[in-house]
Amino acid sequence: MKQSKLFSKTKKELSEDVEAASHKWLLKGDFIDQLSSGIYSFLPLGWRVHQKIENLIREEMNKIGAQEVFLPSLQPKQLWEETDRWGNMAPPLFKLEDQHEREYALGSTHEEVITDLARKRIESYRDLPQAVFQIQNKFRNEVRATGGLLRTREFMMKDLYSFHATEKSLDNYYQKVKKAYFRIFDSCNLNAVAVEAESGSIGGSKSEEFMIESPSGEDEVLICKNCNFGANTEKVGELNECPECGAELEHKNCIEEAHAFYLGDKYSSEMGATFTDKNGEEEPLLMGCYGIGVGRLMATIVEVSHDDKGIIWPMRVAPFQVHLLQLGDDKKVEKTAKKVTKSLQEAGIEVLYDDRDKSAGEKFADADLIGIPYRLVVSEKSLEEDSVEVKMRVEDETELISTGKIAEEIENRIK
RNA sequence: CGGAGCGUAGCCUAGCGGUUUAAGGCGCGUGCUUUGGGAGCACGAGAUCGCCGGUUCAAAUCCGGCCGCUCCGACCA
Repeated sequence: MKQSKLFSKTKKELSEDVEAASHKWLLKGDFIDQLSSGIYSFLPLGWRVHQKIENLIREEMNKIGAQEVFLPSLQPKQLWEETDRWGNMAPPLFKLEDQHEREYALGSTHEEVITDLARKRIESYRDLPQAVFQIQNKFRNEVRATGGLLRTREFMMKDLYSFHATEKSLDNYYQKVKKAYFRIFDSCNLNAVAVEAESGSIGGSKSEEFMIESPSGEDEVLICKNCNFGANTEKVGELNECPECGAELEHKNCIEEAHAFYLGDKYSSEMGATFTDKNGEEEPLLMGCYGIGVGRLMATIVEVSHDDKGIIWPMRVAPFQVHLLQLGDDKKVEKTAKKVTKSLQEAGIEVLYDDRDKSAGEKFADADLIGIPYRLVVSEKSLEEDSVEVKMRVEDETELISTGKIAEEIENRIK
């Protein structure tokens, strides 16, 4: 991609109103644009990151046997009345009417829709277990949106729902999901702890929140210095030491990144989603549901991974893998920059090629801001050595790699 | 929804009753000079000062209403 043609344009100045680090950097780098309170457009750079995160999540969902679906945002009132949630959601539903004055909600979650699907096709214990997920827009009538992408009123969520014949099966799958979640956070270079939580308006018997340590987090969590134990401070009051390993506990601000619920038969009972068990008895389905906010995850990565110059994207979710800067408009430099870009692309590497007629300083500043993992520089200086200068966003040192070997070398390093 | 604050050019800000033409920076256009850490000079385009009403000889500036946005509180992925 030529940067001169990129729709996104970095900003030098930002409103003094912007406070959260992720909000600031995502706006400065022009990853996102605010349309209204809590409502954001994703621009090319931002959308590439968003899609990388989606694909990472999608991969992990596939690994645990979940099947991808896509459910409607427009959901009829009657469905929500079956579970008595039409007027009882917190935050409330966005509601609207069609031309026949029929009422709908814009889905803030999809338990009703998925349970309806399940009751239409799951009939026997032989059909179980099942797990389906989607990555789709959610609408939540939040009282107050905050911190850019950290809490919005429209956002993409990966929501997974599982159906089981037995508690054991549900528990077994729940643990699998939990492991998949930790793998997802690992791939984003985030440390997560699972803490027991209130089930809120989703309900069910038990739930856990997946918390990521970050100064701009709104939740206070007690985290063990030694093991992976975490607990919500409101939930447990004051603990003095870790109940798992006895080590010291620390208070940390965290962002709630994901939430998993043992729904049990809450929705299936209310909506008549049953199956016939081995003994020929009709039983309600046992359900679990598991959500990750994609935009919030993107913001969290930035909260945790940035410096005073900009974002530092982990390779897995970076908008491009290589940012190639061409310095000066010397013909030979330009020719080499194009050639190197092409050879990288042919090796399957995603390259943002800064071909703009801008000063070196501005290009360096933009590269730091956008935060692509590898920065390559082609200039008269580098050509004197018949080389390309290579620097990683996380490192300070640069090195020279021969122009002929650059594609192969970068390809190897990225793997 | 309670509390606080803010709306001036595409963006960031200054001005907060009276230099009459609303100021500066960024960005944008044209030309020249530059090119390893947000370059320089010159010229130029770009604003019904959020909207409506009121006070006044005079309103971006004071008052009221509305709209929008931000932050703190409660809630969430």
